[in-house]
Amino acid sequence: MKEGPDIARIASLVGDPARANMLTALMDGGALTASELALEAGVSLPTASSHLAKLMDGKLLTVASQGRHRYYALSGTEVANMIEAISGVAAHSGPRRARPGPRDKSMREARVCYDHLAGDHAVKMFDRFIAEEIIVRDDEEIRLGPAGASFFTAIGIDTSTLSSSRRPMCRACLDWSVRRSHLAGSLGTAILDKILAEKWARRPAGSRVVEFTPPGRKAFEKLFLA
Amino acid sequence: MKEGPDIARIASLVGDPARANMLTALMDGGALTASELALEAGVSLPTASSHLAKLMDGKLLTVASQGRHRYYALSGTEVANMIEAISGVAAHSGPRRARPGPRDKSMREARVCYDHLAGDHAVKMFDRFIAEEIIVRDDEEIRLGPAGASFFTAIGIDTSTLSSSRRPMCRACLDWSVRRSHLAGSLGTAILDKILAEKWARRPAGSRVVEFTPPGRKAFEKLFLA
DNA sequence: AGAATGCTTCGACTACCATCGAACCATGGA
DNA sequence: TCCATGGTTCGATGGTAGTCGAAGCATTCT
Repeated sequence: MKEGPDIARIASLVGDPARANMLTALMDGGALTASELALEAGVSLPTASSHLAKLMDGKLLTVASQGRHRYYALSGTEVANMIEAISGVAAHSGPRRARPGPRDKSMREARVCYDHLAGDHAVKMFDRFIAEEIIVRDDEEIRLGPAGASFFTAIGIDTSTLSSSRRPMCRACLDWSVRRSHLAGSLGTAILDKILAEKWARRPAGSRVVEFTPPGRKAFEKLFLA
Repeated sequence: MKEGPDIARIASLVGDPARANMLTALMDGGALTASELALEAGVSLPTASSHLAKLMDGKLLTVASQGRHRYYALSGTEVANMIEAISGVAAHSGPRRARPGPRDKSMREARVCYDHLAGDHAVKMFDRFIAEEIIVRDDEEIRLGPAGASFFTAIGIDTSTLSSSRRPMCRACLDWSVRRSHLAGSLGTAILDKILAEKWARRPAGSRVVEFTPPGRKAFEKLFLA
């Protein structure tokens, strides 16, 4: 009857379907209002409000009041990580989803994870970065490699401004579909931003899927998968 | 209202205190009987049985019947990983544990994670392995490095027998106390076994703590932290 | 065979918590 | 100042899941 951190408490927070839906809805790193989350979770506004209070109490969420709106967001990457970890075992345990529908397929190919790209494309990109020493891992720390700065400035991402932030520029994040690492951190965010800014892909509303256009995919592969 | 893997289902499995206790009790990688787990969780035998059935249903546990005993164990490292991830956010969210008691301190220093060593010592050891190229990481895959085989045979661990197993010899595992990687896989297990076989440390019953003796710590540091 | 141990199933009880409607606060605009 | 919109609080309701005692299987030991 030892006492580690109170794991049951927070697991039970994620254990309710409504709350789980809210959390996954926030996995794209965005911030949503209470009513949007209520819709997403399929419950009434009062219920949602009560759930949000509980999630706040457990420090899984942060809130930013703007006028009469209250924007809820995941409280950090740590929470996002946990959700992915849970998704991982759920995917293996689950009722063995008969055929992985088309939406599921696109999810595996490319999706948003908190604030960066995840899925098959992201993993391939990460592999290539490592191979070319654009980034290097050195224990769990991940840093820009010798070839890094020049590579990113060449494609219009200024790494010097990114590193100024308190947030780590590079982080590794585990995937639930592919069981490998991909790039998180502000650099990961910058790359996702570029992909969307160049309109290589678009994001269907209310989903984590990142949908590449055919020419967009070509451009992406040429630039990042060399 | 998209449908990823059914995360709420398995989160709620972990969300019950009794089940959470059982799972953490199994985090040392051992296999326990139903009665032992009942004791650990602080519930009666029938209740424990019902919980175990649920955990089995969710594929979080495996069972091995041996005579009239049924040994339950975590179904895999994936589950262990998830528990660690949850512990991570629980530690941050929690009721801010007044002073991290002595037991907590020893947990941070060295503990068992599923079947290998975790905590500060394990992370330091991992760092050193990487630095000396005893093992190398290459994307998420981790392998024995150029200096590896000779190093381990010198200290009496035969890597050739380990690699024969279907189970990967090297794996990286994330820590909830220190936020870094340490070594898992059959090699990690072999190292833990050696530490215990040499009596450098003992394991207080019913706890994940690994308690080094003073000379044991010296020997460990000399051998693994060079 | 008979007894003992380990575990599961059954049934009944209880407690908790998710849920919603309605009322209540707060902010912003007319 | 008054209305409209976004959110939260309150109270009542219902369902679900955890709990244990007693009885039921199974396996092993004598």
